[in-house]
Amino acid sequence: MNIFVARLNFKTRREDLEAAFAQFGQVTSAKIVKDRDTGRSKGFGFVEMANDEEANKAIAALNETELDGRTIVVKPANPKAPGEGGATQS
DNA sequence: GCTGAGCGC
Repeated sequence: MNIFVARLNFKTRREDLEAAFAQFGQVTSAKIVKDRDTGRSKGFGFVEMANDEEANKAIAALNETELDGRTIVVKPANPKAPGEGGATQS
């Protein structure tokens, strides 16, 4: 289950998201989206969880909650668009 | 050093 997390604090790290979602279930992967050129945080990220049911309740539990001092928005992520850099999704 | 909707190379 891929989860989209927005309005994060600019100093929030991947391990912060991973720890936040790990409280509700097993986090397969966590990632903060940073700018490709500057390398600064864009203020949003993605979290992947092993169990979908834990992911759903983690979304409901962490959505519109305070993380690192900022209210975050958590919701299901959209499928990554196929491109020259990404692997083709079956 | 900064900002604040939205979707990752």
